[in-house]
Amino acid sequence: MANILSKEFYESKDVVQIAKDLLGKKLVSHVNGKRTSGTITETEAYRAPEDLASHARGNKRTLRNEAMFSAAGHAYVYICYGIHNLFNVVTGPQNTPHAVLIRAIEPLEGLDTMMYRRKMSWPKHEMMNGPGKFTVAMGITIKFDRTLLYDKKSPVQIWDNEVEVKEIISGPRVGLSHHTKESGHWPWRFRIKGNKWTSKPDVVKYEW
DNA sequence: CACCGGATTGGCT
DNA sequence: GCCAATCCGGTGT
Repeated sequence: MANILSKEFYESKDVVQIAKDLLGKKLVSHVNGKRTSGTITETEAYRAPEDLASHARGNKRTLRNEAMFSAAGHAYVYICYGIHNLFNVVTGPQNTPHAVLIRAIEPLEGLDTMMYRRKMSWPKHEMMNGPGKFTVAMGITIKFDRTLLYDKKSPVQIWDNEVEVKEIISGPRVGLSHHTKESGHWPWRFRIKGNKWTSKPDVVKYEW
């Protein structure tokens, strides 16, 4: 019998460890009467204030990133490039802006709904392999910014999942090429080794 | 109030 | 590989 991840899951460890622990967990959404779910296959940790790649670098606090300063177990959803809704899990104590970006999932339930939302006729890799793609498939938008993830009444939840994660690959986070500072190269992107449902294939140069 | 730019994607060369 | 799409918060005048 699977359980919803508890408040303690999100607040009891460091964000980098939680980014690894989230691999293999089940992300569930209930949107417009449709249930969809998938196994989390790829994450990235963002650890402000010292992490210059985070929106909350230097503890910069704005309307957009307010959720990151809220208590652990909330969602931080923001719009990237005006088009894409990117979904994060807030961790750490209140006012400590740590978050995990979910970058990809492997579909489990609601395949028809996810294919419809992604305008696809059959399930394929491209349906889910990116942070702005699986959010479309699961109906996750900025509307769900600041929602609680460990409440069974929430539209977005994360659950235990009978998936054994054997090996994790880490590497540099994606899309931070403009960051020349050290934090831009921290190996805080994590993937389930061998899983095809990730945003990029396993490439040697990404090995840490 | 104008301008800038991004934790991306998909279509076209 | 290149690059436009498309929005809105952040910043400075």
